[in-house]
Amino acid sequence: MVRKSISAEKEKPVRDSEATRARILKAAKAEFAKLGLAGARIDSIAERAQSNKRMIYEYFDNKDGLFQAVLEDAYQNIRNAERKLKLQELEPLQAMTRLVSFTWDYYLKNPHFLTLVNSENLYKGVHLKKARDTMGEMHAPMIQMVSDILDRGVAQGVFKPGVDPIQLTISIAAVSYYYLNNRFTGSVIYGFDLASPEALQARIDFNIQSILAMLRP
Amino acid sequence: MVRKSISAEKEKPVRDSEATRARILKAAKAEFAKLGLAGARIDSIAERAQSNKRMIYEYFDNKDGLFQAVLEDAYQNIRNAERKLKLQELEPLQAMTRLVSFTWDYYLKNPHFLTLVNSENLYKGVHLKKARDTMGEMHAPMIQMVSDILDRGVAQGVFKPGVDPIQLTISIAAVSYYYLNNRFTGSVIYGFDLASPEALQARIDFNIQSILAMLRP
Amino acid sequence: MVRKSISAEKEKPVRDSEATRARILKAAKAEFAKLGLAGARIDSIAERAQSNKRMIYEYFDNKDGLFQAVLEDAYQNIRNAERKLKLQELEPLQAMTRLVSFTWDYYLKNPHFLTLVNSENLYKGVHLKKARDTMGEMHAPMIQMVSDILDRGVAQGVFKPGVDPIQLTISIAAVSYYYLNNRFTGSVIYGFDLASPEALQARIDFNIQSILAMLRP
Amino acid sequence: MVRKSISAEKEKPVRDSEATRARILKAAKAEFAKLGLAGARIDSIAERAQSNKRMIYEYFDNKDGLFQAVLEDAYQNIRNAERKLKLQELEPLQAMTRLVSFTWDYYLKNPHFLTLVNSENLYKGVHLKKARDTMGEMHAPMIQMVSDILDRGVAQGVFKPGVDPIQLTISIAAVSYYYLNNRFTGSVIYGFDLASPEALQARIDFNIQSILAMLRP
DNA sequence: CATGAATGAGAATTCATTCAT
DNA sequence: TATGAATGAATTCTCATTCAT
Repeated sequence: MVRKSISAEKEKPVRDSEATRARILKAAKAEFAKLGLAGARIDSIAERAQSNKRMIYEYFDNKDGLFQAVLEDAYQNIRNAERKLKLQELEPLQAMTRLVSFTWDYYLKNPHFLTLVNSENLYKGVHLKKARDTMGEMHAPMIQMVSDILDRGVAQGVFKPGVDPIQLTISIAAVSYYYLNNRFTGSVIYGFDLASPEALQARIDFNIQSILAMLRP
Repeated sequence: MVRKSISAEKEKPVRDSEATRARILKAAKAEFAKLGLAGARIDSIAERAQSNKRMIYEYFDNKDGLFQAVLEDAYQNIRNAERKLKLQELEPLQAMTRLVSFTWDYYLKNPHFLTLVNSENLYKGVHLKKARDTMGEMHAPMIQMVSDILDRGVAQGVFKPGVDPIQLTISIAAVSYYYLNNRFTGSVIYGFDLASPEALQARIDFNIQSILAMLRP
Repeated sequence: MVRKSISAEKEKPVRDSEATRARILKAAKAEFAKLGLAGARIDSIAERAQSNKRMIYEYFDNKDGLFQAVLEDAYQNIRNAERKLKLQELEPLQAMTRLVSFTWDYYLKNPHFLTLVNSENLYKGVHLKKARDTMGEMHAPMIQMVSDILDRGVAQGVFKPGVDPIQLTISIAAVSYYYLNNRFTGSVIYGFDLASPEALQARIDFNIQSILAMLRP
Repeated sequence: MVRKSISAEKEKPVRDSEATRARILKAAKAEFAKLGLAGARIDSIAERAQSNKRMIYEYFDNKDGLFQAVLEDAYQNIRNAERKLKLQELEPLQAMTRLVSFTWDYYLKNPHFLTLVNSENLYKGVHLKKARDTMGEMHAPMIQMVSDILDRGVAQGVFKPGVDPIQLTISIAAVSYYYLNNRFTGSVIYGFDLASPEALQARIDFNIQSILAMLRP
């Protein structure tokens, strides 16, 4: 593999279209996550990316195209992370616990994902619909994983039968997503800091208990 | 009751500051809900309100002030609706079911509430924090209601003890909010229309079962 | 009639939408005439008009809308001028001479008209087509005027019969338009200054002789 | 004749500076003719030429240099075509008819010439003035040709004496140029399609008659 | 000779906000 | 109170031109 630059790693490489594109994408993800699609500024993204506006239009056509690329990338990242979970190697109860924890941790460490998804839903999913055509399947793997765990758990008698894997998957996401996404309004409404370490620990514990309770035979 | 206008030709009253303010607020709610804070346009709001920009600045100072007012109004509305539930008059199981149903129905019929809350969280809750000072308590009533139901349920042996009413309240909101808010990306990812009547019915049924399962002794 | 401003005539009036629109239109006509549609600058037009860009978009929507308005105005001006000619009151030979002279003089004193028409033809007439719907008839009066003169001249035996009034009208415009419009390249190609007073006089004389020669019985 | 490329796969030769220059010039002529100098895009020209922007700057320095080269080429082409007419071998009346027809046909088949000339006049002939120094004489041949025809016609008694050959040459161009160049606005104004085969035929007939009428003794 | 990457100035258009009536 | 006019700062997007390979 060829080294692009002799000097320090973080330095801006020159004349490297792949690297430039990647820097723009990263910068855009941060900007869109922070300010939404309408609030994000092309100028600001170019600056964050240590590039310039013209390159953004070269690689992504326009603001919507850039947002779509960011969204695609975000979904691919979470799917890749999910794939690495290897839940089929765990016992059903452990696997389910692992999945709830993973979801929580992912949202906690990648808060941009939440706001990007919100933005996209504000726009009624138009960008993701376009991306779907170029991305192929998005839904199958996760649902299949959950379905398998449920089946094994039912067979072992540790889960009750008849639970819909899609509904369960949605709820697993819901209990983490809602809490973390709305932590600011939540802190005002409920009167305590939802983002404190203690509060976070309490929530993940509660979520695991909740999901397992839903499955208790 | 005082007639606002002698000529009944137009709904829009002339020189009625209260009515003008109300029309602006309603228009702004629709605009902010549809496009977010950054995406909303003052011009568009003035037009929707059959008023003009100057009035918006007269009554709300600036765009952020208007957003804050909209948010305040939205929270007051949901609180008012909650207050009318009279859950204390129902048996614990029925009360809890009623609460889950109410939450679902409210979000379903007032989708603007979801996007407004999202927008506000994108901005880290700054507007709501300011509003809190002028609005007084926001959190207590709902939590108290849930806490009472839990206590009665535990006393009757129908709910397990030790469930945190705040965590439960959050989860009740979460399972409805997440599904409805993300119905567009969800439809792409899960491969079916999350907003179809059948899908909606299936989801509310699942949510009621889930919450009750969390409380089963 | 109300005076818009007490002070000097050329001063920029305040808060007078008609006047602002008119100033913009005038400025745009000069800019488009000098640089064409693509070469014209909105910034420059706003400055010339002593207004600002926003007003241009308020009154004319966009650059094309502004160009269309300018074109409409230019055609209306020349039509108005034509209408004042009262050729029907002159003898056929005099009327025809008058018409050729008028055309020449109008082009000479309103060179912007030539370049605007050129620009519009570069764009295949799209703006004028749109304007036609809002402007109504454009062609009839001039042709009718020429046709009447021809008829009277034929009746009097001073013009030969069978001359097509439309073709003649076009040629009357052509011999002046081409010379004046292409006076810059012409000066290079033919090796003398086509815009000198003597050259101009020679050309209008030639044109009158030419048109009359076409009609000689 | 030397083979430019061994592999006949693509028309575009590799590493052939003459051919590249020619392709750029051709592409630029089309682009400038369609959009004018200000409206033309360097990017678009490079693409049309199957070359790249760098080459344009290599061969023509900048946009104006390219425009100048295009203009030079266009004038050289029409001069070459004129030279092939051999009007001196024809009788005066036939020679004159031939010249009017040629002018019409050339404009009809090379409409880019009209728009290029217009563009250049919009810019007051600056490019052509520069080109003149490098091109030498441009005007003489055509005028001389017309002058000769006139002289012979006068001698034979078929043309009236005293007609200025330059004015006549200009009018011969004018009656064709104006009609064809302004066919789009003309179609709107006169209410019929000036570019239909019948209309074109009617016009060239009229033009021949007109020019001959001007010369009738 | 050839090419893709990069850039900075600029161009059209938009927007929140203020002013004058 | 109400309204249309006006403004200047952004904002998205474009373009001619240059650089590095």
